[in-house]
Parts: sequence; structure tokens; C-alpha cells
Amino acid sequence: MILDSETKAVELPDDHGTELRLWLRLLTCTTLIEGEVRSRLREKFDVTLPRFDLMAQLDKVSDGMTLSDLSKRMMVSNGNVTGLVERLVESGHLDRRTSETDRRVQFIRLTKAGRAEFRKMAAEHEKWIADVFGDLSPKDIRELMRLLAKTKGSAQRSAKARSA
Amino acid sequence: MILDSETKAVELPDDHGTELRLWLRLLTCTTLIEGEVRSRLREKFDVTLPRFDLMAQLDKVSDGMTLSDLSKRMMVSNGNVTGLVERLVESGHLDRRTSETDRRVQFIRLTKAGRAEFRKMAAEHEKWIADVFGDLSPKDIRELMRLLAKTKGSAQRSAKARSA
DNA sequence: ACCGATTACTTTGAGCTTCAAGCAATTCGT
DNA sequence: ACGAATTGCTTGAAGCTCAAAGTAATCGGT
Repeated sequence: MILDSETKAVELPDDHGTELRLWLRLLTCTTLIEGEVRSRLREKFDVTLPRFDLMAQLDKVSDGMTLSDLSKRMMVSNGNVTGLVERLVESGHLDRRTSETDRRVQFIRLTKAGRAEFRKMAAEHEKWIADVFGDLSPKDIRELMRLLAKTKGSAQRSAKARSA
Repeated sequence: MILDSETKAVELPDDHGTELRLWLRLLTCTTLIEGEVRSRLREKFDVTLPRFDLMAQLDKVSDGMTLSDLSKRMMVSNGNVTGLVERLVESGHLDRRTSETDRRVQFIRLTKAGRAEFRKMAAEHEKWIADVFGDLSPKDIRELMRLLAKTKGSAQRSAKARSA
């Protein structure tokens, strides 16, 4: 308990320590898991996480996606995607094709080989993730999902307020 | 409900979809917040997030820290820290001093100016984070803290099991 | 006291990432 | 139908990141 000069109980002004600790814990969890996934992908499939993530986005659709779509979904910059796609086309995992109706637009797809390769990796990946969260009960998972959804909403609100 | 060839109800084998969705949500939250903090740091203080993180580690102690300590605490590679420290010494934020008793070891400290600069940034940073989590009730925060602690433990167990 | 193992740090090479600036194609207002 | 804004993507510069290999100093067992 803290008392001010007039001997009244006061709160510490702007004590946001709990939020900060929460953020650090969230960051630690993500870094930990991300690092683990990164090593395993490298070790077993000799692929980087960004490449895997990009292929994961493309695997969700059958008919391709533009670079901008990829950029938005992966939450990385446009220039970043340009380079990643370039390397993945080079290695034969992806296929690019210019739009007929808008010559600025490129549709990116997984090649047959690329999709097969990705599916193999994704199956393993899913098991790793299940193991990573293995100590959590179904109830824990549901609750965590709910709280993270709320967190996401809150963060978006905060980001939006700034940029507005 | 899925029926197999003998018309018996079966579970999808190894359905770890919920864990995967949880992981993606966790990752989204972190990426979102990290990106937000990154822009604000750049915008208001013209500093990068890794530099800020490194200074944050050093601010916790008064008497300095070795490169290895920094590397462990920040969960990044040794070589990475070498470069970061180099640039921060260059810019006058840090101070390096070789150990008397072990000439391999370097003690890194914030300079007076570096600490002052960091404190200013940290105060703002704390407010941003409070705002980011602003929609969560105190109870939400407690619960999220608890579940993330459990997640961290689980992830560490999983990582350890592999490397063993 | 020596030699092998370990520890602290640096270097290197490849890849990832961002921001900002730039180019080309399209869309929109008038 | 013209020019201005917008959109989709690429480029360039700086910085971050890692894994692996390298160097130097210390520690430990004999």
C-alpha cells in the first residue's frame, strides 16, 4: 500500500506491469515454439519456416493467389514476398502466371511437386505442434483460444486507433 | 461424422487440428503486437525492436552482463548478439569492458546516455502494451498468464524431449 | 605440467525482413 | 477521354538472423 502526501491511499500511477509481463510471456511462448518448428523443418526437410508458411497459404487454395494476398495473409511486407516467391519458383515448388485481365497481377500456385512436398511436411508439422501443446487439456485449449481471440481483437483495435 | 468402409463410426486418425489452430492464433497475436511495437519504436524513437530488447535486458541489471547471458536471455544466437552490441556500442548506447579474470569475457553495460534513452522509450512502450491488451479484464489477464505459463512448460518439455 | 575438452566470442555466408522509392498498369473523377 | 490517384509488384539499402566454422582462453583429468 502506498500513501501520498495527504496520507490517502493511492494507486501507483499508470502501473501497467501486468500487461507487460503478459506480453513478455506471450512472446516467450511464440519464440520458443517458432524456434522449435524452425529447427525441425531445417533438420528433417531442409526448408526454412518462411518458405513453409508461404506454401501453407497456397495449399489452402486450389487456384492460386496473388502476391498481395500472400503478403496480407502472412503479415509480411510486399518486397519480402517477392523474394520468397522468386526462390520457391526457382526451386520448382511454385508456379507463376500473369493475369489475363490485369497485367500487374501475378497468380502464384504450388506446382504438383511443390504440393506433394508440402503435404508431407505439413503432416509432420501437425504432429510436432500437437506435441508442443501436449500438456494442455482440451479445456485449456478452448480457453486459450478464446482469450487469444480477444487479445487479437484488442490488438487490432489498438493498432487501428494509432494509424487512424 | 465419418464412416469407414465397414460403416463404423471412426475418428479421423490423429486429428490435431485444434492444436494447429491454437498455434496459428498464438502466432497471429504475437506477430500483430510485435509489428505494432516495431512501427511505434521506429516512428517515435527511430530504434529497432532488437536494439530495444537488448537494452531492456541490460536495464534490469546495474553491473553489466556478458554476451552469452544476453544471447540466452534474448533467445537468439551468439553471432546475432555480437553484431547488435557492436552497433549499439558504436552509437554510444553501450559500453564494453573485458573481464580481468577471464580475457574471453566481455561485460556489456548501458552507458549513462543509453540508460536514459532506454528509460524514456520503456515508459512509452509500457503504455502501448497496456493499450494493446486494453480490452482484457484483469481476470482475462490472470487466466491468460496461467495458460501461457502452462504452454511454455509444455513447449519446453517437447523441445527437450527432441534434443535429448 | 601437459593435453584434450569446454567456453566465450567472432566471422562468414546465406537467407529473411523492413522501409522507402520506383515503375507499370488500372481505375476514377471530371 | 484525359490526368491524377491508386494498386500490384520490384528494387535497393540497411539491418536482423541463423548455423557452422574458426579463434582464443580457460578448465580438468591425469
